[in-house]
Amino acid sequence: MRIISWNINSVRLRLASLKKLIETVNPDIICLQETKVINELFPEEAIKDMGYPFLRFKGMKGYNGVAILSRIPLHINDLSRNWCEKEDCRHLALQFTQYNKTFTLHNFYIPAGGDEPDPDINPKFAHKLQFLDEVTHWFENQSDPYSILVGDFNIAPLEHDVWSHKQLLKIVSHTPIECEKLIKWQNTKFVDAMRIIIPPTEKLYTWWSYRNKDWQKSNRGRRLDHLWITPDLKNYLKDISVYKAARNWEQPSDHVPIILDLVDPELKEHC
DNA sequence: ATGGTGGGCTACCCA
Repeated sequence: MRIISWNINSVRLRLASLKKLIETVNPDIICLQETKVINELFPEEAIKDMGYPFLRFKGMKGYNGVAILSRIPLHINDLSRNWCEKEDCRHLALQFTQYNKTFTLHNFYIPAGGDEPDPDINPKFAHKLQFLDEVTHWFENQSDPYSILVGDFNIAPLEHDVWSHKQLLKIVSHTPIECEKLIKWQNTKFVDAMRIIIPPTEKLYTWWSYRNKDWQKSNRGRRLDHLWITPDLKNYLKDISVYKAARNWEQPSDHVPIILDLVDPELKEHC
């Protein structure tokens, strides 16, 4: 089973890129963030035609928005909710059956938090911190053993998740307070699947700013996108990859897709 | 120290 997470930065503008991604990477489930479209205008039929008949989306005008596109049938329950008393379309959660197990999948778009890393003067940063506190508290009371949590978290928590740990310590996305809160959330029940496959000593980015003239040459990236799994899924983890090629496509998103490959451990042993 | 780009669509928006 292959699951992708991608901040697509407008699903309508990048439908052709989505199609290309599907053709080259062939995922079973795609989690999108920043779809930037209201539900009435979501390109549902076009995506069904790409081979994803089971889909769920939650969008608002111009900002945010999340979607899950699937080849695997989805259970009818909807576990997603609003956070910080805002209906701002940052979370989708659902279940499906695979390997005779019930899987729970969460897709998050965490608030970016603005530029000033002080919650007393920057309400966007205060919102980001409150969002992290709320989700942490909520996940403390969850117990689904086969859970996957993906998305654009807008936080690069480890030293080698950014191009310069020292230069980014006061830059929102890598400040100690948000990194600590992200790790605390993760520790409620998840492990960082990307860092199981790619060791924390290695630089790893999923986002490169539009503002760099040559993103590859300067390579000032950050790992803002994440794939977490519950410990019971560690035996299912086959591979992780970051699809950097998409950053060079025409009209690229500033984020690239990240890929999670899981396999039934019982079948794994026979390989 | 500053500004750089891009998506939304006309907002001293958002990232």
